[in-house]
Amino acid sequence: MAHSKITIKELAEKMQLSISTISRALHDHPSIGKKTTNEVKKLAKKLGYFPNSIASNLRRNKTQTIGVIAPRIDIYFHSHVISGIEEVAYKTGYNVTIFQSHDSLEREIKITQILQSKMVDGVIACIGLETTDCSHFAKFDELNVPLVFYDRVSKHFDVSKVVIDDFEAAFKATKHLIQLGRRNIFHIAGPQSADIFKARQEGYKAALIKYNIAVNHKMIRHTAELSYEEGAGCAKKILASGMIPDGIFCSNDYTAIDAIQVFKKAGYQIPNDIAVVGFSNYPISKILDPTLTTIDDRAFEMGQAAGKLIIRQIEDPDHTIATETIVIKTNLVVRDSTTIDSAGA
Amino acid sequence: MAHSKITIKELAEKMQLSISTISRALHDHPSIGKKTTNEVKKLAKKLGYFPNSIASNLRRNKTQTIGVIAPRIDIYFHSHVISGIEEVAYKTGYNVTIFQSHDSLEREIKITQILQSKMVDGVIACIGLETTDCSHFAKFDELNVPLVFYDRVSKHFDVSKVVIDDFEAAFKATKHLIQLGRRNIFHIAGPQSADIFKARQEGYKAALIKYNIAVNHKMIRHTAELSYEEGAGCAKKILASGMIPDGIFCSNDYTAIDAIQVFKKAGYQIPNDIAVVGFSNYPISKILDPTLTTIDDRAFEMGQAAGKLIIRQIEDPDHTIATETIVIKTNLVVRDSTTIDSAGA
DNA sequence: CTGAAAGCGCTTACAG
DNA sequence: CTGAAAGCGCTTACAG
Repeated sequence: MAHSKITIKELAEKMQLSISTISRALHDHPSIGKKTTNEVKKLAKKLGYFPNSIASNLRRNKTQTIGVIAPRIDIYFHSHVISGIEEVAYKTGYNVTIFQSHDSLEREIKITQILQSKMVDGVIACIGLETTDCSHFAKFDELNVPLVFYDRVSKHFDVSKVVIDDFEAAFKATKHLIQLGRRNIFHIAGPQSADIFKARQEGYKAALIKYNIAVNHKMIRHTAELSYEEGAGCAKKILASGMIPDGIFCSNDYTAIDAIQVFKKAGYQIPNDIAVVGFSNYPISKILDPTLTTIDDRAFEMGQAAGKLIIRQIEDPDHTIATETIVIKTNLVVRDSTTIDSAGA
Repeated sequence: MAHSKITIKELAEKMQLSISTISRALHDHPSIGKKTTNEVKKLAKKLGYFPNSIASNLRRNKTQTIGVIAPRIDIYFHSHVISGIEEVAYKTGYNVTIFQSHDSLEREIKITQILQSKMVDGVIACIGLETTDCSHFAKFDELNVPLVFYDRVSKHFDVSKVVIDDFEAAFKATKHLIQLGRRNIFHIAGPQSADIFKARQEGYKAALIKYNIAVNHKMIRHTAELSYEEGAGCAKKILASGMIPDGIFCSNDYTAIDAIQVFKKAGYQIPNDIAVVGFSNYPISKILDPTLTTIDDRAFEMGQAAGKLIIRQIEDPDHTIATETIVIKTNLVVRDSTTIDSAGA
């Protein structure tokens, strides 16, 4: 054990200086002479000194660390958001420490406790599917730890947020199908306990209504987690029902992708028979045959925005910044799954 | 600033006890009476006390944290390994803090420095593509911080490792194509600077040789990072060359997937004209048409093994455990991309 | 069963 | 320009 680390105490002894001077020299404190500063740094380098940031954190009551809570990092959206956070964080001298809730409320609560006791400087979180009550996040406010939610947020919890306009994005996606001339548009929806999936469903409905198409609840199918398997399952049920739509708006790319496979195998042409729009713009969506029309949810930008926001709040000396909601612009990426050969109108 | 946290000092004052007693009670120290222990815990809970783990870390010289360095977490393989690590870690009371090197040596070096100064209890790392010299990892040994490499490892660096047998897996994959009756087998290879991709190429060659098929270097194509785009690029070059293989072994799933798309569009049937085997068993591989035969690289198990290994080393009081190499068994998952309709032999 | 005291490695007002 | 000293919140031998 005994991490045999060099400490400033040893540097002080070796240089016949006080630890105060060493500490200041290492931080380029202006009151220390150029010469002393350089000599201290040289020796530190030579002996392989690294500051013990645990000690510094304790003393300064600051960890220079941002905690991130994501439902799961093996979902591309989240790892992409995290990359955006990291990019901003590293540039500004912050580290990022990542936790997965696995969409479990119990785990999410535990993580908030860990983060509280680890004294991160700020927390960026996307709440899990089981989470309806956010009271376990209230503690951060008491501790003056800034908090930013991203993507899945709670309406009833006053905190800074970085989101997309799910309603508008879904409206746009559905409108696109309508403008292709489609009238029988199905929706594969996410769990309605999550506001984002509810908003997407509302956007879908609103577009239909706007264009005088009756909303038919039999043409909406809810899934538990928008998995590949559920996408295929929905498609099979659609086929079995005999009511074949001419368009489908899916609440994510996974369900869209697997639904397309099922329809293709059943002999339907995509997009001529059934046009499909996904949601998220995962890398695979431009690889598939046909390539998938989808909403680009700007995950990376979302991460950047969340990172900038949390750092601004952390570095606001009196924590007086009001909570703020940033809405990231999405856009519809039109690809082959909605590009009709015989140019529709 | 001023995280307005309750400390054991305040608990001590409120209870008219010493901080020693409070500390012991909170940790169920046997020498403290049941009654006192319970009362302390009750008050702690009531006041919302959380231990300041930074202080405890400093005092105990232990952070209860495992640092993970991955090239990127938006690659499914890595996020899956991390999930395996986390599962083991959480069960044992460790936290996991994740860093991405983005395959940059500079960033990897910086991360090792951060981890050294943050005093993690152990480090699990997958070295980046630029990394040939591992000397920046040597410091961990000096600091008595256990280190485990996973997947991409350095032969010349004596450290515990969790790997798969890439040679054997590639051999198995290639042999499978040969047993289908294929003789013109192409290989889309990864960068040969990485030992794992070199080993896969060697396994491919060895299988050919074993079955008396001449190795033709024109039938091996190297990529920089095995991206989708490179898979498509290779496929297009193959088409342009006119030398159409009857089988392809790809060093990962991404290249296999996009190559298949290109061949299909050019009118070739998969697997009848060209049988394809990938490597990694990504979730998408069982969704595509055709579903992809691939090597399951057991990423989750790899993470579990790495987690168990690092914890064993951390908790070995004298750090006397010898370095160890664990080889995780892979298996070939046979799917449609190598299932010939007219039953081959 | 409980407490006083030292100390983890650092930072930073205060004094000179 | 430099140093002595206090203290961040905790743990743990030592003493009783």
